[in-house]
Amino acid sequence: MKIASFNINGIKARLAALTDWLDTAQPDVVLLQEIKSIDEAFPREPFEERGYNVETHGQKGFNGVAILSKLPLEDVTRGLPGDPTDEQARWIEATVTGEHATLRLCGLYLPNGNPTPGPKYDYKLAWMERLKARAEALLQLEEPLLIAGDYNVIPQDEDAKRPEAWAEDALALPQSRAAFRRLLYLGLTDAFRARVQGPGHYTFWDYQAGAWRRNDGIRIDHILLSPQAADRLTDCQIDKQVRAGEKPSDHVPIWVNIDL
DNA sequence: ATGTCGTAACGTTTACGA
Repeated sequence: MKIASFNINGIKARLAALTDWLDTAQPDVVLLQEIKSIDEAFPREPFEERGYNVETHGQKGFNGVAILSKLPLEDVTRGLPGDPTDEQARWIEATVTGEHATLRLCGLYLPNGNPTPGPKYDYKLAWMERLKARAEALLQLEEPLLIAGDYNVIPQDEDAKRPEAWAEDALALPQSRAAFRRLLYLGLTDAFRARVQGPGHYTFWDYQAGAWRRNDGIRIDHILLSPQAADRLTDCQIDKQVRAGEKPSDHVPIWVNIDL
């Protein structure tokens, strides 16, 4: 089963780029971030035409996550537990069933956190604490689990072309990296790093300052797996070439193949 | 030094978030 994560930076602006990639990559499941749309305005038809079930969790203007799946989506839940006052649409869960196992999917758009210090960074760190609690609860089930999306965290210096440029940024500050490591310490595997080592692998290039042309990127979109999912991992790749397409998102898809 | 997008709205331009 091929499962991808893609921060599309606006579903309406990205319809052509997204459907082109779907037709080429043929993923079974896609976790989308930054749909920037309310649920009622999400263009479902292009995806339903291609055989995808669509579940959205959007809000007006910003944020928003969704799942496209060729398999039925069961037990869909919206919103990250732990703060009933949080109105930002950044978390969605669903279950898919393969031939040999079921998989719980979690799609996330983790807060950016800039500027630091300040309330936005406090919100990011608090959100990561809630994410850890949710991951902990799901890991206790000891079943295949995938938590993927735009984490807005550069895990290590090797995950940026110019780490010095990000040293004071919310995406790379020691507290952000420590919170990300605490997720891994729970027993989650960074799927990409289970398959590929070394620097030079990025999922985001800023629109500004010729970042793509200079390959000035960062690796911030991640797919984390429970032990039961990691045991079934057979591939993980970043579809870098998507960034060179027409009217691209500033992120590219990352995907895993899991033998379910 | 600057450079870009996508979205919303008191809209033909600005503000915000990234």
